[in-house]
Amino acid sequence: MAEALRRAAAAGELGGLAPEELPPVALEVPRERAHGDWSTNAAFLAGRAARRDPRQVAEALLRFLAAEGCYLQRVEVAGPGFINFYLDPAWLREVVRDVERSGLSYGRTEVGRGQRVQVEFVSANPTGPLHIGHGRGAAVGSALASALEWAGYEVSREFYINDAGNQIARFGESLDVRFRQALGEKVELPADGYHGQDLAELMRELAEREADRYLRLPPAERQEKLAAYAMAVKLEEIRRDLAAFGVAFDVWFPESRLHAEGAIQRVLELLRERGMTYEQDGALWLATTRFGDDKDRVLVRQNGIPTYFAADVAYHHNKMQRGFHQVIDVWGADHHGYIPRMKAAMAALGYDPAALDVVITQMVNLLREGKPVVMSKRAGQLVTLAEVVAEVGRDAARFLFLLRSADSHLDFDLELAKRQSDENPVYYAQYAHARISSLLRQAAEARVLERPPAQEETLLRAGLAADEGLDRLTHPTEVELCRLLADFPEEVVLAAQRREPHRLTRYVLDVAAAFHSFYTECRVLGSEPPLEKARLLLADATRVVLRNALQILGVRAPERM
RNA sequence: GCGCCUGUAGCUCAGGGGACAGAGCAGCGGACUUCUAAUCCGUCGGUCGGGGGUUCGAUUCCCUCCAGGCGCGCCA
Repeated sequence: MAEALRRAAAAGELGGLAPEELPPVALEVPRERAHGDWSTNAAFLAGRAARRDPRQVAEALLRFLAAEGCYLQRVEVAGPGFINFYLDPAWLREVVRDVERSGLSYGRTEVGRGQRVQVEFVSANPTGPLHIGHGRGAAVGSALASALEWAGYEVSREFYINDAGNQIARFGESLDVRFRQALGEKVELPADGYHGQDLAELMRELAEREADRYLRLPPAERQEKLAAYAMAVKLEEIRRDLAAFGVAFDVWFPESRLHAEGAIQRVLELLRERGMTYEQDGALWLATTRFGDDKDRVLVRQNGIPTYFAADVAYHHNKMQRGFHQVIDVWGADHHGYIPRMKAAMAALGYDPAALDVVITQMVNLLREGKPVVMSKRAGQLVTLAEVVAEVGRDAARFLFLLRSADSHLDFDLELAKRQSDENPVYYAQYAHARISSLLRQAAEARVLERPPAQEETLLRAGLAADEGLDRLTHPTEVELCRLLADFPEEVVLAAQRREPHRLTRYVLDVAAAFHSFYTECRVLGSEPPLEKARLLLADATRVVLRNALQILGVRAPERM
């Protein structure tokens, strides 16, 4: 295309436009399939530079466009001057062969090769159960991490455990109150204490078992011990709930390690050496305003105790020291105000702030039959992730979390999530996979196939079918399905690089829809043998793509429903 | 007051400098003696929150206003 532009310019068709004035050629996939497989607005740009009518320019360009044959069926000028390219369906059918050959690895690319990326997500305080908002972060973080892996990045998934600092001291105080209450003392929780009933229950149990051992301790030590005990229990619950949600981490990083290893003091020293800190009102400040923050931030309080922020700076320094090229933090919307100071801290440490990418997941509104479910953190009444997963199932929960862009506030309706009906997109996608699996079983029963392929096989790789006769796939629904299957690797890369895992959820729904259409329009079993085999291969390739895409999303691909 | 996110069909949301703005659900009308009807096909439905600006072209970019959410601690 660029060549055509140059030739047209040389021939004087562009009003004497110099080569360096030629616009860059950008091909894009039009929104409307009828507008071709690829489209370019080069004629608009060239027309503007040369002050010619874009439509005429486009037609001139067409004359200079070498019909280099390569899988292009036709090229035409449309509308006010778009040039649309139509691919030869033969090219699209090749994708079936691709998928069948690659199988489990179809969709994997190496665009991220050599890049180490860390994704930190959930990082809930180990002081209570995960709630629904953590669930969204868990789904988004884990799907993003998987997409990055598929795109060839070397990925590490990390959970940061806030097991130190002021809040843990307060946690210990609340636990102590609960402990003593369990022993019959008349003491009250502080208003800003930890009101969760789970903690009261935990302390009741502990009091029954080991009242004496803890009571002998001085209060400060007892609070510390209680906090450590409760955190260990809560963290194990968190780990278990996440596992049940299909989320696993490579690294669980405790904040206390930073304190124990003196990492905070070291990073403060480093910042001081770099001239980024100053003292005022008896506190140590980091000059984050130099890097675009609203105000400078305190690192060490008047009382000599470092802030949470100081620990976080040390933590991010630690991440970068581990050699990650890119660090991605997935945070809830209530932490968005924290981004500028964290980026500023990166800059103050001498790192490129762009090495830190923060993905914000917006609030989740929990609904039941369209009505908000009342949640009060104060009263310790909140719907936990475990409860949601138990009620609606892991697949439905993950799918619904990943259906919307992370930027968008999410309404999560419990009734809708577990309803097995048209209103619930989860089953639509899974059903397509189950339907194909069933089709393959039927094919085996009808002796068209020797046996159905195992989930991790493909027909071609297992030698159950040859890749001949693909040119028989000519029905519009067949061609459309091929087109979608061909998009998969790029969709994965886009989901990874734009940090938008929800793209893949949409993609899965598109593929499922295209398959259902194809299945309705095109009879597979019982058509003439070459066509029958070709359609089985197409169905099988679809199965593989659905399976791979769902795997990235952490949603199961059932063989029966 | 300042900052971030959002405002698109009755509902829930995609999309995004271009060609008539898309999907699901809901509504209406069709399709099962044959591979799963948890499906498919058709149809109804929108001045893309309001107003300015930039552009050949804005729903998309900029400004401003309005509305909702979330933040703005020497809490974490």
